[in-house]
Amino acid sequence: MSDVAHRSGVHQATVSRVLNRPEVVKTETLRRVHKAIEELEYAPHTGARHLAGGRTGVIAAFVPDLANPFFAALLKAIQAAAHNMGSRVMVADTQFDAATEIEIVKKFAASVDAAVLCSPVASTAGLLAAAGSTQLVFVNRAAVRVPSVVVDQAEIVNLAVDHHRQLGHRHIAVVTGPSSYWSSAQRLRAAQRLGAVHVIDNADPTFEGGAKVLGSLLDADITAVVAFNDLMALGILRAAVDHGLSVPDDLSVVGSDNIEMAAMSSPALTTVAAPIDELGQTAVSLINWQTSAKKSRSRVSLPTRLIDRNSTAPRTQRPAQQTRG
Amino acid sequence: MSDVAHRSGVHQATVSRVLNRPEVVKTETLRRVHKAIEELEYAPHTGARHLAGGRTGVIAAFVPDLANPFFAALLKAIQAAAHNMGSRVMVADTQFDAATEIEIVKKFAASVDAAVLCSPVASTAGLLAAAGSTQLVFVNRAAVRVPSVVVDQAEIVNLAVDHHRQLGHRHIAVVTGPSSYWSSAQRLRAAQRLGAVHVIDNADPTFEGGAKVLGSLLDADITAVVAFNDLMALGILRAAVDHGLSVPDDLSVVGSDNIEMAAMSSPALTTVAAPIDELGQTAVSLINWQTSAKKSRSRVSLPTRLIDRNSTAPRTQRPAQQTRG
DNA sequence: CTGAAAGCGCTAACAA
DNA sequence: TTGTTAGCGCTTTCAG
Repeated sequence: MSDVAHRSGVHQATVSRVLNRPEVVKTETLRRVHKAIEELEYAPHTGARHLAGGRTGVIAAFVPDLANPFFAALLKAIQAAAHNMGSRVMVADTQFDAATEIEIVKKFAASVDAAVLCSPVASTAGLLAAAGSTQLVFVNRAAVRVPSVVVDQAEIVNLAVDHHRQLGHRHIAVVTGPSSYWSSAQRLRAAQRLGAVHVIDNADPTFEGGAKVLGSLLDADITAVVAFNDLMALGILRAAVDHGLSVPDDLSVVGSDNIEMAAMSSPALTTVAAPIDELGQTAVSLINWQTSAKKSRSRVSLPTRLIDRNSTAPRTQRPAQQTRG
Repeated sequence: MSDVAHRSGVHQATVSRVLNRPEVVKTETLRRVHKAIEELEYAPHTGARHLAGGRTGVIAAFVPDLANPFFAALLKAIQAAAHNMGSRVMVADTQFDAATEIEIVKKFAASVDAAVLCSPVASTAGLLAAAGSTQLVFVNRAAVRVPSVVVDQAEIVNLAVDHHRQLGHRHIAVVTGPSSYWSSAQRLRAAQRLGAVHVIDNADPTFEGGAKVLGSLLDADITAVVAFNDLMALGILRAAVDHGLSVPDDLSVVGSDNIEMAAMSSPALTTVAAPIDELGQTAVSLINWQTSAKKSRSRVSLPTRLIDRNSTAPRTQRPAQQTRG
């Protein structure tokens, strides 16, 4: 940095200002310094900057499972958004475990500017305590004291159930994930508010979990099901086919998330798409980059849309109103 | 740190030694210092440590595409291995692009202890130059000047082609990915060495790419194909089904990577499994943690195995020797 | 608007 | 085996 200072004929402190608060530097000086920076290919030392109290230029992204395609896509979006803001991102896997979440937040908090927690399960108080003065942002879980982006879970349930009803289905089930998830609770409430739908809660939100749910579906004479996510939907779909059922004729399945795999299965999976890229971008934008800036809206709910890849009326009954063949 | 020093009645420098070179400190002192560390819940400041020339405790992991399930799984493995070594990991997406790779390596190099590059496409020289004094490790690409872990590509081709031949297939195609990939070149050579197999090179290694390949397959009267990876295999499989073919009766498909999705498709996909966790672990273990340590073996090749989920002989011909129904 | 000077918390010679 | 002493490269008051 002092090299740059010499070359542009200013004091080292001025170079620092050019980098951190360009608005207080005369335009002419700004130009000269920038020129020197370029000629010398100077790049600030992140460790020193951190030590002296500045930004680290790093944000943390914590996801329950990196191998889960939904979270992989989310991480990709977060990474891209952070890159645009000039930040690097550190990742860690929390394994859907509250204790691990706390431990990891503690471990990373001191060395990052902010942490984005995706679908956290630990208590807000515990997380906040572990974070100390490091900023937190939640994705897919609402909280009063932490800025958050969520996907409207009630809308997911409504869209999916409506879809089924319009096709003429009358025996519809909504399956939720583990009760520790915020989204499970939301879906449960939405389903109950809707009435006249069968609810299966606390299911394992995986491919295998989906397969395990089929029995209960059959027992309850269900003709249409709203799965907790695409992985589970695919599991249900596969188990149904293995069981000799025809999908969607005997059992209509709607997933959620619109992971790539949903379009690849056959039959392709109808799903309620979450705007994953937007989720990631919003999460990053919720970070208070200027320590003292007024908080931006700290609670964003993103809309979803249904992607219909595969629709039929229930077998024994013609639909009252059919949207498409 | 000086608090800890006071509390344990030693000099601050000794605390530093306890943390960095415990072997030169008297056991009794070690104990006292550790006790103080715990009581004070002291945690070293990573920025300061970095500034003073020590480890950063961070490694970088660069993958072509975070949303690709193979790389997501690989990243998960790398993250887990790094976590075990007490390191955190920074990620970035290189988008299979040489220029982006160089740019990202430049951006991260100064702030990490080492960088693990997965399936890099940029030149070794360029990468090395961008990395400066930062250590590099390659995954899925061999290089003379850079420690690397690879999956044995020739073995993949051999296993898959053998599998098809044993089932009685005689019109076998091997499809490779973009020619900029090290693995594509390896597979090409392996296929040529094998002889009597049809080669389709430089295909798009995605689901859509697989679909596009079907035409060439049909034109060449192929009954069995070895795809570049599972995504492509799934694409071929799907296109074949859409085209009215029966899989595997009309067209037998083998993929590679054994991503989760391979087991979920129907029919399930036979694939050559790469030991992803081991890949990640090995990559991390290849990092020279002690600056001056003698290099460990710097070129590791990992074996693969075929996972048979779905086999049949070609339609018009009974197999000479059939391994299973 | 810019220069001067004081650390941030740690590692690494060097001395004892 | 431990204490002493310099910085590492930057941000930030405080003057001017």
